[in-house]
Amino acid sequence: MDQEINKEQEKLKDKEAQSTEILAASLKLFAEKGYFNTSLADIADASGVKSSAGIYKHFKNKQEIAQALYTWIIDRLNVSIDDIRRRNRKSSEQLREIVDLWFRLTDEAPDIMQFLLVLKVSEFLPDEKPLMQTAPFVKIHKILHNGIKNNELKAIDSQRAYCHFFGIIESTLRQVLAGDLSKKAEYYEGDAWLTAWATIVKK
Amino acid sequence: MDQEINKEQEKLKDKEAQSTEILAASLKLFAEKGYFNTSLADIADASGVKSSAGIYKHFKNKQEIAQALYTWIIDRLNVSIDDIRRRNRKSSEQLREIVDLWFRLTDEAPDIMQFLLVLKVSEFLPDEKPLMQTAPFVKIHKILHNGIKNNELKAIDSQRAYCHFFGIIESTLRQVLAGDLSKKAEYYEGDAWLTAWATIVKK
DNA sequence: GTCTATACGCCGATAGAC
DNA sequence: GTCTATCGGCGTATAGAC
Repeated sequence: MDQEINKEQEKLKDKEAQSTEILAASLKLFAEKGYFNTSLADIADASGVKSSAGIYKHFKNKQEIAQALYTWIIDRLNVSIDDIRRRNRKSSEQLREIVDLWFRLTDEAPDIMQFLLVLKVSEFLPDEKPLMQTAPFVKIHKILHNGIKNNELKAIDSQRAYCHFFGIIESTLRQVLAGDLSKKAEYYEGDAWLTAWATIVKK
Repeated sequence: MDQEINKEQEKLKDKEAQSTEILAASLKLFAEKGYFNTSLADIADASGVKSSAGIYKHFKNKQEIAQALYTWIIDRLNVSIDDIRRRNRKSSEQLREIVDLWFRLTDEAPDIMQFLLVLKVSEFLPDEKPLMQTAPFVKIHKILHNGIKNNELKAIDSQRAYCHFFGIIESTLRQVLAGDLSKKAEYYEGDAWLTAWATIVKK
């Protein structure tokens, strides 16, 4: 009987492993070619599923795959942001760590960053919250807001602070992702941080 | 005979006027819903062409419409940039005018700016040059490069100068286009310019 | 030469066979 | 319960009627 249970668990594990495969393959393909240029056949091929029909064992349709990816990425960011806020008090430290996370993700998981910075999610997930209204980004605004309130940052609204600070960071990362900047993101991090920080710090 | 010629010319004009209608409608729809969510039927409806078949009198396929739009926008920018470079000597003046153009376009022709800043052109025009390699953007890099050479700007590479300077500008405009910043672009221009300029000016 | 009617291909989705 | 074979719909593109 124990064996039966183990068998069951293994099957479940296999099934979940395959779902993960499908998500991983989809992430890669969406990042490379975009959502609409990626067919279920492409995803099946890339994830080792025999045919496009096999996908439907795991997801009810193509959009649900994108949804699962989106919420997975957002949740992951959210956890990281919570962790960063817990471990650091000052806005400067929190922002420094967020920047570090952004640059590390760009080098280590460029597909995720492509999803966040380049893909236009609302085109294929019209019912999902826009990125800027999701939990992690709301929290980033909160960090900026707090920094402004306690005089660590310049007295501007947090929206504009976001544009100035993250404009520089995101623009740099977009160009790395596009190959317009040839070195790894890491190479540009220090410079980008210093410049971005200077735009919002209270002097 | 003169009348005949006039008739011919009028016909041509009508035909060209309708092509323009199609392009205008396409620009609007692509900016709103994206290229893949826009069908030829949508374009026909929005441009007063009776049916999707009528489009083929003017363009050989959907992609050619997008191509025509893209080159039209790039050409228009190119002319403006040339004009700006002709009328101004200093990098600071040239950049100031480019920023002004960017902000004015965002308020007056948001669809064009959406096309430039938000749409991922390579997804539906895989054979076109990426934006950063088109004439107007190469010229912008030249402006930055010159500014660095003659010590008006900080001694960094023009790629990074672009990210820092235009990162702020473009991020602000993206948020205006998305509705995350509630006022007209114009409202944010002065602040964005000052902050962006401070990131690259030699102090 | 213009529009209607239709063909064709692709892809997402299903149903039925093994 | 897994895969193959197929369906149906949409959207691009054409061909034929007027």
